[in-house]
Amino acid sequence: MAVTRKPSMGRQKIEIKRIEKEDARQVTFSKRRGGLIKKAHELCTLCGAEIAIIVFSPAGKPFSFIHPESVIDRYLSGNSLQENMTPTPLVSAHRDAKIRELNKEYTEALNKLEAEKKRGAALKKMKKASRKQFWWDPIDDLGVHELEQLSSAIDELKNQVAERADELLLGSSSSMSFLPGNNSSNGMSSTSHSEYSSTTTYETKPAIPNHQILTSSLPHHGSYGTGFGFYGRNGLY
Amino acid sequence: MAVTRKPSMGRQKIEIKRIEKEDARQVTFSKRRGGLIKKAHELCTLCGAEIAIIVFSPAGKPFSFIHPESVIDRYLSGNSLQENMTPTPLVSAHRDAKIRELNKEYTEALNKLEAEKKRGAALKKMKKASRKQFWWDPIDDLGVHELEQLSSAIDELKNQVAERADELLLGSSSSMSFLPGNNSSNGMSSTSHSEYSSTTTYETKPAIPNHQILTSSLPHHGSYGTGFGFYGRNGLY
DNA sequence: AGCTATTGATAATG
DNA sequence: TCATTATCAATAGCT
Repeated sequence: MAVTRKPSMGRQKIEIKRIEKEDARQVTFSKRRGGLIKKAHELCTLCGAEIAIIVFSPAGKPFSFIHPESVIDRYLSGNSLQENMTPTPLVSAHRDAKIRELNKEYTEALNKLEAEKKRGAALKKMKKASRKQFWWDPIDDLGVHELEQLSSAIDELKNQVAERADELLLGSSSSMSFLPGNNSSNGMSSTSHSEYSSTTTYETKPAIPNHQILTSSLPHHGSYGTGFGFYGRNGLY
Repeated sequence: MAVTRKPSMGRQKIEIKRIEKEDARQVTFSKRRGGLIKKAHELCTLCGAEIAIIVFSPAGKPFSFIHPESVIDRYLSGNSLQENMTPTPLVSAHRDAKIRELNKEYTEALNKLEAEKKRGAALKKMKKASRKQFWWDPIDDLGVHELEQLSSAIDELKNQVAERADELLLGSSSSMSFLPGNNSSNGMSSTSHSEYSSTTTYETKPAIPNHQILTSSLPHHGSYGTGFGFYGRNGLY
């Protein structure tokens, strides 16, 4: 007759602590990574937010989710556009090319770094040295002063970037930098997975064994911040 | 007699489509943003992953979550550690250093700012000071057209990268430049908010009116990619 | 900002 | 890694 056994214990509450079992950790990583991306996608869709997420597995494998590609550009071309506000975006074509070039540099360097890291680079150690704090950090006193300095700093940053992407001084738009995403070096880049349905599953296709993969579990701390916030409930946020 | 009313409709299923009601969208954005960050944090903790998340509200307000500081460094210092393989662009080196430096400043200021905000301080003033412009600009309007072109560009980019990273022909990594998440570089005068329990609430405090807020809802496309994948279930991932 | 009723995400299993 | 299921966790609709 009826089975009396429970097919499974079902989900159990777990503590948010590092999962020691290597195996379980891997599984959890996969599942949750997917869930995180899904959430991100939903947030983008529902609210029109722009999101960029980079996730490195403890072994250093990168996974990313970039919503509008422009999110990245926003950073790369952190360009000008002072309070003055620039009129119209120029040709994105040129800008894109430029940025793409720039991106390439980044990418190369990054690849280098990744390779290095994978080999068990000393990078980790360096990191380790300066590790502390959690999310909301301490916070205390800095004042308008610092803020202003900051502004200057930002400006400089922008200039640097602008120098490189000299042309696009307007800001923004197009071209994503890197995001290698999963283009297994072959031509198939974003083809079938660019479409996203509300409740669909995403291609989280990973898997590509490669060279050495040193699993170095680095200690972690979090850093959480909100650049700015909302602007009242009026609609500006 | 007995009350017949339901205290609330409870959660209702929703379609993952843009929420048109400005107000509701805002609320959802806040809630989900918090949820996303929480998930990210859990993933970091549970699996030792490194995560960097940047979220721009539709109005352009940035929110970020950076797990170990290293995630960012990984990007910012993307150049150091070059091997015997590709020559590393010096420019990148300098730029990266510069950026990192700037980021630090930014971070500090940001932390400050957060603190201020929490205390409900004279936040406004600070804002004003830094209001000139922040590190990225206000969004511009990109059209679907451009977005689509962008897609193509991305594909190309990917190919280029793949070519370059020919050796690691699997995926590649990503590189972002930006992101100033707030990782306090100061000594952390922790107070009491750095602790995190599994089921706790997080301070996702935002709120900081700023300068121009050009709400340009850009159309979005999604870009999702996984650099690499797993390495079997052995623990390498 | 709080409160529920539900939906959605997932830990435990197979 | 994929599928299933029982639970736990996130959150839509209200106040």
